[in-house]
Amino acid sequence: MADEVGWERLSLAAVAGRLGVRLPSLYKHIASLEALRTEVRVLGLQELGEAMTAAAVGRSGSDALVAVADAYRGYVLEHPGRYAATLAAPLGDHPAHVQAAAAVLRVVEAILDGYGLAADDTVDAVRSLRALLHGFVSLEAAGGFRMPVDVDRSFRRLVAGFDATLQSWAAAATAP
Amino acid sequence: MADEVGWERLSLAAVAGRLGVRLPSLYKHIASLEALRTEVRVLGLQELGEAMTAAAVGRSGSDALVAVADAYRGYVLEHPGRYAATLAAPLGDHPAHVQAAAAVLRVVEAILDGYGLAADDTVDAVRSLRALLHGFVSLEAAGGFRMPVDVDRSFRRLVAGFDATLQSWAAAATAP
DNA sequence: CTTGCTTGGCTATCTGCATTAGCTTTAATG
DNA sequence: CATTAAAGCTAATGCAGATAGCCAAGCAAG
Repeated sequence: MADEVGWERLSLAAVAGRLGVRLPSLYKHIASLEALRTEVRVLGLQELGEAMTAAAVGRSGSDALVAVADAYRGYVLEHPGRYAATLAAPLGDHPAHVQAAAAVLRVVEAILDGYGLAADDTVDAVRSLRALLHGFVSLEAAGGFRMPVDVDRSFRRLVAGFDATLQSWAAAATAP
Repeated sequence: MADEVGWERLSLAAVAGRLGVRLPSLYKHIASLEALRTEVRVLGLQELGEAMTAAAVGRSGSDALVAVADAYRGYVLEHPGRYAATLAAPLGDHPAHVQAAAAVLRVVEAILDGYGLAADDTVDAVRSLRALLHGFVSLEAAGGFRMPVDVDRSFRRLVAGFDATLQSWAAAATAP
């Protein structure tokens, strides 16, 4: 439902209607709207992590970067509501949430490891990659790319450019 | 108020309370909550455009890119609610909204012009830059960068990397 | 069989917010 | 001084979330 009506418009009334049940009946299964939202948040983060992990296995370096970027974008385009959910709250409470977030971070770090970056560079690279992926994909999902120009191509070039940046960082690290 | 309580939590009840007035009295000044939100959206986009334009005057190339990127990030950190508002709806209706969005696009295109990109590259570059800026800044505003590492530095390096990417695109365009 | 418990629905009710209708006050204008 | 527009108010409606408490179906144990 989050994917269909949008994360912000997810309501218990709509869920109850969809299930052919009165609204209060839902409270036999969930504690509150906020609790339901938290579950969707966790689900989204877990699925996103799984998609990224699956894309990364058996690849390394630029290959892995491109594959994971595509998997990330693919998940968001397929499940925009669930993805929006993953960003809605700064975790901290739910253990499964924290765990799922750590899994995503692990994949990203594994990819970047393949570039042989200096320790100082890794955090910057993680932040940059997250920013890149999240920015592109959320603008795309929000309908921000109106020009009649191939969006796939723009994404590919953005990722390729970042790949080049990572390689230049790595080169600077090995031969300072 | 959007900046203080968050864009999602902006409510007429809160506005009325802040103004020391009963809720229905607001309808003498606005048509609805949605109308108020639209005004905040337009305001945010206008202010963002002004900040970017101001940063761009008198600069070009990498200088302009860095200055505008800093202005963008600065505006969002100062006015997170207003910035979130600018992204909430895909314009289309309000003329001032469309105009403000065009102004932002103009600044970005002016900067990229300075790099001497091929026509084909411009759209990709605009999209990439928007993705970069929006992604970094919205993750930062959402509290996504928890590591105890200088966020300013990460942002500077991300922008510098993109600057290098643009230069490589330009080089490929002039000498194919 | 029957007693009794769990499950999962229900109605009724309360709260908070957006909205509309209609009244009143204030102050500027003629 | 009368009129009128601006801007407040109360009252009432509708909807969403939440809570309390009731009820029927299914099933286990006696």
